[in-house]
Amino acid sequence: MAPKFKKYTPTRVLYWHRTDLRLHDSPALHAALNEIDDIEAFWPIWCWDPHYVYHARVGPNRFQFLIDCQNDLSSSYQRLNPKQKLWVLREGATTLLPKLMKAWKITHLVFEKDTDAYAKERDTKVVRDAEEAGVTVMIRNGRTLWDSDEVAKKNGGKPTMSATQLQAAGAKVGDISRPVPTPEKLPDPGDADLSAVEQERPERHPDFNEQFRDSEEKSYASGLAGPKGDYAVPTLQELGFKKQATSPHKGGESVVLENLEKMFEDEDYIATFEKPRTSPAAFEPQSTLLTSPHLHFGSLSCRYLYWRTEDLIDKRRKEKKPTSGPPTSITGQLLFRDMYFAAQAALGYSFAQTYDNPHCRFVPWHLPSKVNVDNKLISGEYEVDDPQAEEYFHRWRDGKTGFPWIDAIMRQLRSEGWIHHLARHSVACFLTRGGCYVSWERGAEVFEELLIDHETACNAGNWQWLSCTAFFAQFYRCYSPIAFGKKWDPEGNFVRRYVPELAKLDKKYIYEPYKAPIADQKRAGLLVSGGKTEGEEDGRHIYPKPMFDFNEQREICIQGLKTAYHVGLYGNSPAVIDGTWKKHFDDAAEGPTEGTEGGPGGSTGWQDAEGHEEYDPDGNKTPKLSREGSSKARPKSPRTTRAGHKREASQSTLDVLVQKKSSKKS
DNA sequence: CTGCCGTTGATTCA
DNA sequence: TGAATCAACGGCAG
Repeated sequence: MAPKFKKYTPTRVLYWHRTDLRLHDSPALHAALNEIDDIEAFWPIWCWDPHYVYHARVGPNRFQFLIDCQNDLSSSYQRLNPKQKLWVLREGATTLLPKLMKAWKITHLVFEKDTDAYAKERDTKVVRDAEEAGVTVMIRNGRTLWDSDEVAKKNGGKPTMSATQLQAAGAKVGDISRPVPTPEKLPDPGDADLSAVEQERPERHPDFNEQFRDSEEKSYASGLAGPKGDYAVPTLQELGFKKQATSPHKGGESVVLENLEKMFEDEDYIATFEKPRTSPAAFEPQSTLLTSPHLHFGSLSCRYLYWRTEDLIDKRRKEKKPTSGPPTSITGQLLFRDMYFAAQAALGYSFAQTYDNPHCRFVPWHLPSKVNVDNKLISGEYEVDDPQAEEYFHRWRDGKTGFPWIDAIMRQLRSEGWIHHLARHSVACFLTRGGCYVSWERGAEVFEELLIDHETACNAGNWQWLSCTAFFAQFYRCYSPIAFGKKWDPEGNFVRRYVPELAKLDKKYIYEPYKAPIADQKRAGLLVSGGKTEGEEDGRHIYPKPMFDFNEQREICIQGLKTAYHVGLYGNSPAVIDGTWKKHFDDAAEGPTEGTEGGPGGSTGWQDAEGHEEYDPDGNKTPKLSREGSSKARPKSPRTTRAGHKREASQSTLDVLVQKKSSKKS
């Protein structure tokens, strides 16, 4: 056979890092290094997107985690080729890349596919500009087990709403890819001359992260290549942050791979892992792998984790040793992650909100979403001004609810940027359908700011799940802020750790400090206060009484959800879009009322420190009405709270609907 | 249509 | 420790 002569056509490659701060199992990086011939110049770059710096909620802990990941990756590149690094540029890709591709004579642009709604828009523009400039664009899936767009397509273009659907659609897409090899060498960069590249000034407003900064963000001002002109990874200070990160969790591919190595030594733990059996109260060490932030930044490949786990389980099956499987196993967790990504890919922006989301139920929360301030969802007839619900929300956010289990979790979230999955369930249920009756979108915003592993698809999906607005519907299954904590941590060590003012309290009262007799409170250096939520008095640490009677709120929430389910509006219902949804709830409340429930009735067991029952001195003596037994609707009395606030009459329609589907049928 | 299941509730009772 | 109950949703298989 005659030798084939190949023409030498030098190529110059930009490898654009976004969701993939790693070298291992990166299909896009592998393609860039193996599918492009005659590479003359190669730059792995990061573009600091003003969207991320200003227009997304990113607290110091997540910023630091990202910076850690970037530094780790940059070092890895340097080890492969001392002339290399992660080239960090201070401008958004949509404006920078066209200029950069021209100045550096780029022939190939390569990146990992990102199906987030914002990223899709951004990438569409970048790809169009690149192709117009004659640059070859290569995109590879690497962030999820399957390409989320493909999964959505195989699911009929509809969002995957259950693990079954995801698995069925995924199977149609094909097998989950095996990891690709880690690169062992890297071409040199070319001459990185920016003299011809004029920098775009970023649009800074609104700056969601202003609260964290004590000075102007200095990264953009320092020029495209940073203060030293060396394309270095920025520091938190350079970004203007006053606060240092407080999270003990460190970012970086080498960190997570080393951690995994150690965790996989315990084969029993990995192979029999069942998420619902891991403790939300465990700390140092936590009960789970802590891979979520690494999956978010791409310092860990989900396929690498998937196949390492799957291979180990195969081996154990052959050895006839116990194993776990989806949905509770480690691989099951990754399948749920893909489910949320595919659902988001199908719905776009509306996935992360109620408004215009065809799969998210509409619930008239006492504190609605702030998102969409310009449309009628909340500006129409919605009673935005509910100071009590707003207070509940703030106290939840700040870890001062008076429920130690909730407060401990929220304080761990703020200081460490990570909380266990079941802890997320507990506080999310509490904020929404199982306590405060506040919109899940408010909670999601707090998580977005504080979590180091915040992933829009997973966060929005899980909040919808927990608020019973999508994915999950059993709203009568409600997490108790007392019983759930007790179940996992009867000693109260988790609470003692994160709510130090309760550290010395007897375990008998650790989840309900207001029940502790004065003498016990004094011994613990504690003052449970009905007024103040923090501070000290007579040398005793103040901890607040519960901000509401949980059982009473729980009933209000369940009735509210029942009503919302009956009314049956979704985020894209005309009445939600045009702001006339309230009429539907009023009509429902006036409808036929036979076959109804009585009020919650009975004692809630609420006691003050002296042991008096406050709400019903006789205990639960109100006879519970059976479904068949009551023939008349009993209008629910207006809500009264410990603080003595009375709900306005107009609100009461939101509280109750006493019509059952069964009665409608008959 | 029925019946069962759905990653992760709480309480009571045997 | 496990099962039944509470009051009862929606997806899915049959």
